[in-house]
Amino acid sequence: MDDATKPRIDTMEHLSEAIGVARPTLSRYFQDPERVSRTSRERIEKGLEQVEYVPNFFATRMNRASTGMIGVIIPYLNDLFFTRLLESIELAAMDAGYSVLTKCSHFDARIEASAAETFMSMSVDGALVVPLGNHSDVRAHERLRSRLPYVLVDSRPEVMPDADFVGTDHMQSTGLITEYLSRVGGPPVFLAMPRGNYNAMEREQAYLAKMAELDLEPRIIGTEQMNSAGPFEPHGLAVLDKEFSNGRLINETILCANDRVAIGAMRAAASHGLEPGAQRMGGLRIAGHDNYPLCSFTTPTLTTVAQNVAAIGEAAVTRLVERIHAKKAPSEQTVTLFDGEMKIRQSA
Amino acid sequence: MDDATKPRIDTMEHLSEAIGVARPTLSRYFQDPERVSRTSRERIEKGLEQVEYVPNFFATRMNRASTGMIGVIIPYLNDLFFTRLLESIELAAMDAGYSVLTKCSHFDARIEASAAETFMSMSVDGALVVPLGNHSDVRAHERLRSRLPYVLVDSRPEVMPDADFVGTDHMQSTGLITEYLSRVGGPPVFLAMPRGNYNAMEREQAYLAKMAELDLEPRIIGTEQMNSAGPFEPHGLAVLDKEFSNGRLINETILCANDRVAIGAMRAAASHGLEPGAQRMGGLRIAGHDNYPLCSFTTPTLTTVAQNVAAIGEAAVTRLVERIHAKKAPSEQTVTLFDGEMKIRQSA
DNA sequence: ACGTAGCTTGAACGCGTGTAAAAATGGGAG
DNA sequence: CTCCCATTTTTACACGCGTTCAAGCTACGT
Repeated sequence: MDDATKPRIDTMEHLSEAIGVARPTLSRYFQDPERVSRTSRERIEKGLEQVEYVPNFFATRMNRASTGMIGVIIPYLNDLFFTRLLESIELAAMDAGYSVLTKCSHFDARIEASAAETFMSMSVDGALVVPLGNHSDVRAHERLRSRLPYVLVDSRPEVMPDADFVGTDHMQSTGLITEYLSRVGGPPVFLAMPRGNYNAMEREQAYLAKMAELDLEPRIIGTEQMNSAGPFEPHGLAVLDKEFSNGRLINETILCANDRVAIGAMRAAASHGLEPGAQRMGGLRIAGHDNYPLCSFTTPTLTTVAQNVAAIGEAAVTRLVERIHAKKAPSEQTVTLFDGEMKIRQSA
Repeated sequence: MDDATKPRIDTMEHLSEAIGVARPTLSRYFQDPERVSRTSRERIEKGLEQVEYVPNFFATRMNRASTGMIGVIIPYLNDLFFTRLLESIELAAMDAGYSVLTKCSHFDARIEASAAETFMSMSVDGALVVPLGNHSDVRAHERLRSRLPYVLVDSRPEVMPDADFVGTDHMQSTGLITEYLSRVGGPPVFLAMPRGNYNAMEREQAYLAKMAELDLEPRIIGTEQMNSAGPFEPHGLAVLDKEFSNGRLINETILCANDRVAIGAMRAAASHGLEPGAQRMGGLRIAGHDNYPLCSFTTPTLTTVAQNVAAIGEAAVTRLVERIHAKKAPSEQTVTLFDGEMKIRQSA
């Protein structure tokens, strides 16, 4: 390789000697090539091809007002909902000229707190936070929030009611599918999910509210086995396997708290020889929430409500950038909720 | 909150004045509390509770030998295989005392190259790279590799034959399932996947090799529609839907290049009223590769070969850390391959 | 030839912390 | 009370680059 033989230069000082351009000029060039004259620019670019040089990230950020980075904290990565959210956040951030730093809390409040610490220590320009469930270290969040622009995403702790938030309107989305299920078949039973975050509770309450509105008798199952914050699919499978084994719920409509629970539920159904949605109206029916990317590939395909993930990520970044720019005047709280959209498929 | 009223201190200098301890002592304390006497430590800790102070990350890394960070580059995030890999990498790195920085290339070689640039600029102690497919910017990779400890993971470009690598032995894993399928039922047809990375080719070749060894006629399908590097599931669905619609492959054994393709394939089967694996031997059978987390929840459950993701992530970190510690003496190349393990389920 | 605008240059300081070396401090053993 | 060792303090420099400022250069128009 030609590159391997290029002399390596470690500082702008040496680079300036090597290509005969003053250091301040180089500094301006690296911040924005347009800030130097065309002749200088060409000279620098020609010079850079001859040597191996990369500006020192730490030194450059040290003395700058903005680091151009935003931090994102999410509970875990093993969920396609979060990965899609991250993707839309990252793309929106790139468009806005920011790079993103992602930290997972791995279900551990201490890791979450240390991620917040890291972000403060790196003076990121702002933070997007998907908080853990009840176990979150509220103090750490408050510190982060008091120090820099901060927007909550997806999951909203009731202990931070005055922070900016962007997410789905679960009252609407869960209400929508509850109503659909009630209208087209029997009144749905709600299969709760482990309390990984605050959405679990919100959806449960949205279900209760809608059932009350429709004057139907609500039934919630799966709340006993929820101690473990384990994966969702085994939870759905375990709960329904037990029910089906005892001959219960075999002809009911089951609304799962999310699609991953529903995928477990469908496995339980299949293993008992049941076919959700096989009878047009009536019989066993299963529905979920989120529009998990695999919903349209399951057997049967899964009826669900879609969260507008792309819009959520984009709005979160937009809001955060607003806050970053308006840092002086602490603006009013903004809560942005997106509607869910029915995705009617085979299972219900 | 009490925290909000704490006076905020921005530099160690001021902190040292505030709690009456010399700055170098504070510096040592923050690097390792054990490096100062017990009396100083208690004094500092008591002081820190009274004020709000976070050391400046950039300043601390400026003239330190090690930054304590390792960089990870992966093609994209919307795949549970990568998220599991990332998780095991992150946990192993934490154990080894490193923090990880993840960058996604989003299928774009320029983003991948700029991620490499960022890592060099941040002087990460080492880099773990899952390269993009043929489109990767080899020069960028070579630059990164010549600058710092570098280990390839999961996908191995033939253009970098002398770099460290950790991944699955596809010859073994794909051979294993090919043999199983041939033994228990008819000789498998191979459903190729979009060439997102080099594993696509490796598995295809492993299939061909094993079929030759077994003296069976190989058949590969799905190679025409592979122009788009789109998601795997729609690819599997489209290819098989077309075949089934024409009455072909209805009684064949189909080995999919990975589980996501297989999930698409199973959808195609279901939509044509076919039940993979329903007849014990013979009839339509579908198998995959990877042991994607959802394999045991599909209908029917999916027979596959498991990649030892946890071991791969751990070994990659271990190897990288070795290289970091032995930086002076550029050690020999190490290639670590893990075996796949059969997961026999319902579909084949 | 002269003045002016637009860049670049050189020099110097600052960012917040690591680190080294010398001087000072404190506590315990004799 | 003195001496010694372990820490801490003081002091100073280093890290690589952002930024400012006055001085120098170039090209242009007249």
